[in-house]
Amino acid sequence: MFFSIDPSDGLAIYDQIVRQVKFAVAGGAIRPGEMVPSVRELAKELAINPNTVARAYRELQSQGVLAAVRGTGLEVAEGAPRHCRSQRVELIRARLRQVLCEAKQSRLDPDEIRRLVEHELTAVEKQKV
Amino acid sequence: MFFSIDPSDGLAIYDQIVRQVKFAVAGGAIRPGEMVPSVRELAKELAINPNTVARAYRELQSQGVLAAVRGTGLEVAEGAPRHCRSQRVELIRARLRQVLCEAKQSRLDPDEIRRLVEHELTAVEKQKV
Amino acid sequence: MFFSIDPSDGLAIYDQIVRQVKFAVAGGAIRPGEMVPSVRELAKELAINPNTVARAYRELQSQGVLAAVRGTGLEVAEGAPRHCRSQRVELIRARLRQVLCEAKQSRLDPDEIRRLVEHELTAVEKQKV
Amino acid sequence: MFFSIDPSDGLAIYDQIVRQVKFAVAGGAIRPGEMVPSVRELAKELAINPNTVARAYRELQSQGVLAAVRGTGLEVAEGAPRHCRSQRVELIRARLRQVLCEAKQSRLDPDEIRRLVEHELTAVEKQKV
DNA sequence: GTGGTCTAGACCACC
DNA sequence: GTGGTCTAGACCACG
Repeated sequence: MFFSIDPSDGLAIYDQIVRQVKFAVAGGAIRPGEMVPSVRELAKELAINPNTVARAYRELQSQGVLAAVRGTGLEVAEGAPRHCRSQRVELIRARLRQVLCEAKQSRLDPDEIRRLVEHELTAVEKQKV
Repeated sequence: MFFSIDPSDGLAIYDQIVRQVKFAVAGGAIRPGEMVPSVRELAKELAINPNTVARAYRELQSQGVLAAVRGTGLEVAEGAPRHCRSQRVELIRARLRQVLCEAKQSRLDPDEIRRLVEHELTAVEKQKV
Repeated sequence: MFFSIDPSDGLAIYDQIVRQVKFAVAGGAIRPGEMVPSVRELAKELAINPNTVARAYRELQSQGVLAAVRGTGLEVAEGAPRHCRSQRVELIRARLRQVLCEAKQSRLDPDEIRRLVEHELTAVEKQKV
Repeated sequence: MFFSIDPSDGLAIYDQIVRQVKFAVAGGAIRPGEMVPSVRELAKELAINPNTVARAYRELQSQGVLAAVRGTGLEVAEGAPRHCRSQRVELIRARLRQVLCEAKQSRLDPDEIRRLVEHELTAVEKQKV
């Protein structure tokens, strides 16, 4: 799978998983009816504890993104893509706002911020084409 | 003082204080030799526990940003502004990279990201002129 | 057959089957010597895994409600109706007590509980006449 | 506190706690602004693992029943009583319906069910006046 | 002291 | 094999 976690992100690991699953669903990388990796499988792949994955998946179930198929695993729920797409921008926006707010507090010039954004944007783009 | 904390920021409160003090020093809002608010004063103003402020100040002392003046309080250290200015961009850049990386993972179009940045930038600008 | 399962019941599926078979035997819907549906047949009808049905039947055999007829299937055992009738009220009573106990804890007025019971009773009656 | 759990209830322990807290809030036993027992305290009292209590409390937070007071504990949220009162009847009704449905399947006469309800109701009433 | 997160490993129900 | 629940115990941030 295409998930990756960064322990130094600041966000809790389970929350990183929640966000990434939502992004994957929003972007169509996983479609309704498709199964997500099993708890144990993903835990092994990310080298984290199964409970942490389970917690992320539980959260996603309670938000209606995933649905349990008894004894089989978890699949992407029917209306999830629409739901996730609408959340996607908000999830990004919230974190972006924090950073920009901080940038402003640090008295960085808006143009300097824009330059910074452009610089990082191209850096991130190249990162893995 | 011009500090403000956001409990839902994800960052620890003491860390928000550390960063804001650095930004204030970097931007010249507080100059070497000037005193920062006392632990109690700032704690009262931000409605948080004095221990949390104390911890932030301790951190800033150990980084050489603040210096204790016996019996008086804490002042901005001599070489602090230069030190903080050099950190400033990096602190922002690190968080910005995380967000942009996430935005990319969510398959948001770079142009859409730019639009988002512009939108939030103006929002933050207006926030408190 | 007249069995139906509710995945959100809280009770395990195999247990729901066990109880319903007992009720059917207690009520005379299935009589001693009659065959119950085959594991596969019932599993297909209820859209559940055959293992789950098998487990319920195993449980019923060990309690003497069903008896294996070699090469043919499972039939209702000889003394089963009497046995099941005596259990029937207790099975219901146990769960009823839980609910009423909870209702009391929630400070629902006894009369309101009675009204609730009546309401649900008529609702259940109409459900499938 | 007035919480008690029953391992043989069928419901998960954390769910029993969730329900009981809601009932306590709905009934006014705990009012907005009041603290619930700490995770460790309640865990000790109920002789269960703190994680199980924490999970229940987390669930209640995400439903807006409880709110965290940083470093202090969890308090009943502002609008919680109204919210819980409206849920209360539904929570009871759902379980009641299951039992009555089962009672009907077992071909118990409605009047016999009523007698059973009355009997258990008075039994529960006396239980602890 | 408080809750939050994570790890480790157990047992259960179901497929 | 799957997820769900629970236990046990660790570390962290905050008051």
